[in-house]
Amino acid sequence: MPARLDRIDLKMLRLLQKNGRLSNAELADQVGVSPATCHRRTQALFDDGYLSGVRAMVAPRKVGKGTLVMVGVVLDRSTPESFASFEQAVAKLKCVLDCHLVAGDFDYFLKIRVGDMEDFNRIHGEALIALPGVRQTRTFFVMKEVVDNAVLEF
Amino acid sequence: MPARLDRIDLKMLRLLQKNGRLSNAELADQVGVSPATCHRRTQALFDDGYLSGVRAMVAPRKVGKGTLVMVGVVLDRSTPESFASFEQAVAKLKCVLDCHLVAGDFDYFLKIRVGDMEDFNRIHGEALIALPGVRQTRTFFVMKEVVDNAVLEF
DNA sequence: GCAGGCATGAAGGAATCTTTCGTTAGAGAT
DNA sequence: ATCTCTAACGAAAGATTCCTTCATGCCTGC
Repeated sequence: MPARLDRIDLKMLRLLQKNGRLSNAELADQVGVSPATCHRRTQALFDDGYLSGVRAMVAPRKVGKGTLVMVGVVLDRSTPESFASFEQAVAKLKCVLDCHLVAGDFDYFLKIRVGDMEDFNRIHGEALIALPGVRQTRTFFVMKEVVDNAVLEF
Repeated sequence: MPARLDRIDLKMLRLLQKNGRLSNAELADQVGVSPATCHRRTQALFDDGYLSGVRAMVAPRKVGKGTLVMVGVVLDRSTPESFASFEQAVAKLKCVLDCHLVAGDFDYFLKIRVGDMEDFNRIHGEALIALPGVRQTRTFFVMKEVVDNAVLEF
């Protein structure tokens, strides 16, 4: 396992991040190595965990998930058990894209995708406030997605 | 352009979202159509905007971006010009993964990836508070990423 | 100086992609 | 009901790509 990434590895990561459908031959050409070497390096990047997978990006609005909502959550108690049961339950909600334990006025921040406000209202009432240990939630409706899930720069 | 997606299209979208490296032959087999039809449908899904692209997922910690921060931003004035200039400027920051205009106590929510807290502190002082029209920011350091960038369910 | 280990590029069989072609199924009009 | 037209389908085949094997070269350490 390579202790460090050289210039070619970094270039490969950046290119594959921008276009995961890049063929091995094209990638090899763009980074300046032979297809065989490129293939071996790509496989190594996967095996060593630098690349965790490849995903097709589905347009949310095209599949009825055009509404984005950020939700801040405060729990009743700040015990490890309380955190654990909340995290276990929230991970099962299909609409939750992000769930992060944060330091500050909230315990957790959620990023949620739903069809519309009515859809969210239903989910909020049925699922979110029903999550274990939730004291209060604060909802921030997203009115405009300026940048969403940008490519990681490194 | 297909007004609606049938069962095969939906299955293709879900499979490609989970594994963007799926070969056309495998995908065709899993959804139960011929490779030729599968190829045509996949191309149509791209052409019609259902699939916006394919991305390799780079492990943030492996490339020195292991620290995640959520930042709430409040602007000085709530004028269209103020919003526009802020959005234009924030889109140029490489570390910003998400930037959403929200309704609530904040004007914008940012999701930012950096190397560590020191790195964030520098960026906060040099770039964030220097963005046009920023009155105040509230930083929420992420202590644990329970769910990050989950696959969209539909 | 020499052996060992590792990465590389060339080569080729196997698999895949992507187009073409003929057929079929369904909708709409006569 | 029948005809026509359109759209989508599967089979087939050439072109491309993948992925492995092999021999060479380079660097390191003894």
